[in-house]
Amino acid sequence: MENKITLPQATPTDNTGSSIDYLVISSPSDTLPYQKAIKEAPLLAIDTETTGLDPHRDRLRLIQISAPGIPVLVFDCAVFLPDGISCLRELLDTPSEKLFHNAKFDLQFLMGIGIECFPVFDTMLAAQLLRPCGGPLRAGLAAVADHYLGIRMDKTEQTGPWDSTSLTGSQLAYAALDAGILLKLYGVMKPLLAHHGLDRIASIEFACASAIAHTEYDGINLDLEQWDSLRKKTEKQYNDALETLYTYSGTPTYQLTLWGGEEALDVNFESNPYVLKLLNRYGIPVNSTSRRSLAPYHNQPLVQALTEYRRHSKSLSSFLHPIPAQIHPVTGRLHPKYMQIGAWSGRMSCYNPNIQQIPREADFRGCFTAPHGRKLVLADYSQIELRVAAQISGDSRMKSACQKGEDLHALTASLISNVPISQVTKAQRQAAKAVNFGLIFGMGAEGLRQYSSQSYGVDMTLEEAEQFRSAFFQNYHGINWWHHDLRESPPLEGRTLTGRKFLFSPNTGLADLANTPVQGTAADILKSALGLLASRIRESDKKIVGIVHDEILMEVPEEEVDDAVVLLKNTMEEAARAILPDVPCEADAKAADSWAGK
DNA sequence: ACGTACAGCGCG
DNA sequence: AAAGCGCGCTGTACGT
Repeated sequence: MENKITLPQATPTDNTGSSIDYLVISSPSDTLPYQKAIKEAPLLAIDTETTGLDPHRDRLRLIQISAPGIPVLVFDCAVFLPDGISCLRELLDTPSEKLFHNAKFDLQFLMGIGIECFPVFDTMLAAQLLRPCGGPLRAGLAAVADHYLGIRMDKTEQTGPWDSTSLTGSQLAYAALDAGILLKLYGVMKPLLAHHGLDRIASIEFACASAIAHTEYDGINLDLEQWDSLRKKTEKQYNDALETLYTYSGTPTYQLTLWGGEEALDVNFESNPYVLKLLNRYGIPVNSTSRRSLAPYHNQPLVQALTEYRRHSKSLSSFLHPIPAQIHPVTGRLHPKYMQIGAWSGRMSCYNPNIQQIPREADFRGCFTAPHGRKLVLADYSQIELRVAAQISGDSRMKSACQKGEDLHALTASLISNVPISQVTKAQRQAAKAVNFGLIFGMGAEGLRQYSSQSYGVDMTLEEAEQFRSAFFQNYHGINWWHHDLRESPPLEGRTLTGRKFLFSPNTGLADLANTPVQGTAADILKSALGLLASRIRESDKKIVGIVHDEILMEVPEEEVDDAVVLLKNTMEEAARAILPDVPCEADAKAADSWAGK
């Protein structure tokens, strides 16, 4: 039996295509009249309703498939599956574009029943690319349908318990409506992306969505025993550091709380007001307790003790204590979530847990291991932001250094210290690293001095910083002009090399103007690599298990590890070549048993 | 009691 | 006047 739902309209005068037909599918035979239309359709809109948000614990309830010219097919999973799975797979195994809103979500539930969908078009990502305004993202289907179609979707009517066995007619109708609306959205958004020069970055993002969906679904293995022994070791070091601090503060007096615990009233090293008072009492005249203001006093024993305490406190409270609780009860692995367009620049962000901020020390990363019979493959781009900056600024010295495969940090060291590149010392190269990253993005001399001391352990005087700064800009003319132009006529719009768009407010500073397109282009390159990689490991047992801005972690069967190293390196370098025409960008890839690289 | 802001710090 | 940028997580401070 065929059903009809009327589309809500913000503009009642527009009646074209204002109703959507749908049909509930309970068995493969129900699909017979529509098989030809679906297999030959140039695009299919797909939406799902599930009993929850976790693809490893919750179930698919409905799968809605909409193609132009036929009713929306609403598959009732409770009766259609599992017998109908091969029918469904056949219907979706076509070259047509698969249209979703937040594809990642639906793809994960579909991969749970063994179905892959590609290529993807994602109206949520499209909306985010079209409105690069920052601020809170209103990219839900209702908001997007309202904005691009003038359709007010009534959210209150369609929400219901998707876990009950029988579904109401209203639930089915609104489920169908979502898929139908997707088709209409495509008609508006596809040309709009092209009109704004966003089609290249859109296809990068869409291909990447599938890679991210798999990465989240597959998760990453954590060696809990190793993690726990690191926790114990760190707790011991934490307590030692605490005891040392007590020799300055005196031991705390405790008060019993109402809940039976006890808390220190007078001593709390997590309290910045308290720590500030303590520092001042010991003659350290800072007005903030930050690492930056403490840096000049790093020889003071109290400052050393405090720094040591903070290091261990951070390790325990941010990583060692909370992360074991995040291991998934079904898979036994961690499943970090990725926000694909998580940062304003176009970078991804990561949470629950944020695997992108796990400390670099081998103690920590060594706990992320390959399970038995498998290996990790690690690869990262070397100096990608510097190379992107060379491409975007057009600086000829920097570009030719990249082409000749020279070490950019050593080159800068030789230029600012006026020594031959072969005689650059380790310390000079380290200082140049700070100079490169700081000055390319518009840092002043004082900023450079503090930054290089804080981030690279390189102390320089203000005069030396001034000298480095002027020597740097005298040698890299292209960077100088690039900054000069941005300062003289600050643009209101910026683009990455693939067309990703930024809107700047009129008072945006040089740092943002220069940094955003560089950081964004580096993100475009990594996302492009991820999309390519996902298509090349489809139907294999190779997995992408971690993504860290300029780095990709894979987990593969032991016997495929050599192939995987080559595949990952080549794919990443190919992605970079396609986006950076003048600047080669190498990816270092290697096999390992853990993320520590050994 | 609760939510939000902020400082501080981990990563790139 | 001077300023690198982008994130997420933690505990404390502070608002209601």
